[in-house]
Amino acid sequence: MNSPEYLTIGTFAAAAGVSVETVRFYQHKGLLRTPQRRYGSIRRYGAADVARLKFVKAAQRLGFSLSQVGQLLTLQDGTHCSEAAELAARQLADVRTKLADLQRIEAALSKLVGECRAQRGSVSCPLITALQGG
Amino acid sequence: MNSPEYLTIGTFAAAAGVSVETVRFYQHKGLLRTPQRRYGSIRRYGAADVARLKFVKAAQRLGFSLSQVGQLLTLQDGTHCSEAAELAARQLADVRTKLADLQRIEAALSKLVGECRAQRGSVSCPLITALQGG
DNA sequence: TATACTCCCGTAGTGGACTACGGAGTCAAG
DNA sequence: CTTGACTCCGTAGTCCACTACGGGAGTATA
Repeated sequence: MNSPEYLTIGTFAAAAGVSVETVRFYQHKGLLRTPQRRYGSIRRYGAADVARLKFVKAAQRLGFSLSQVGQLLTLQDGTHCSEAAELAARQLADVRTKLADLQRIEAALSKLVGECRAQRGSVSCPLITALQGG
Repeated sequence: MNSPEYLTIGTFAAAAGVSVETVRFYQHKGLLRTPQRRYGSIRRYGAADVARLKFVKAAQRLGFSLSQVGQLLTLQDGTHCSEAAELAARQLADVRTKLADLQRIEAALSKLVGECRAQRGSVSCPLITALQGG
């Protein structure tokens, strides 16, 4: 590709839908490169940078942490499918655990809210009673 | 009840399954009282304190934040069922939003992991390709 | 050229729920 | 009466992903 580097940090950030601060933060974390300065003293970014930043955001949307995203970036050439898949499988297991927790919470909470609605005017509150270990 | 206050902070914390630091943290946040010192200069805790601390932990298990727990504690006498139910309903809505997000993530991730498993030995990695916007 | 917008860079703050540390003081057992 | 565990208390650090700030330099527009 060898894309011409024409974007300033502001337009670069906007192109990927993040803020300038976020770009700098990712650079500091090592997720994005910090290009050399050319033309005066302003750094320029190209299409490859935009792609990389969008990759980061896409991975985040799948729930990967920034450190996991860092690992995925090193596997980006596509020749390490089994490593990438393993990472994703671990992440999937994590997600399923959280999902199960949340489902348990949802069930308990919706039951209690329902009971409270039915209980109008009664002496005790089902929710409070449940929290008191009743 | 007027329970005799016989527990030191260590036994009190243990009785509710939390650490001493956590008790102090909750006191600092106003979720738990800090009893007066008697017998020399060590504070003592009673059964009512244990019940309150267990209430906090039970509410947390339903996903309430500590500030929400604080509100619930003020409604603890059971005569404010509608307020408590409203709080819980808002929490339930939150939980359902997170649940939907997580389900979307779970679906996407398990699809990709499955594709990677099927793809063994192939040129490109479905996971990486997907993250690249392919 | 004047003005106003960006960029550069480092440091510090946010929020949530703790956890760790350090140097007293206190208490029960041996 | 000494040892050692426990308590007191405040402050600081942790994790995560940012967000904010500030002051000086570079650049684009009128």
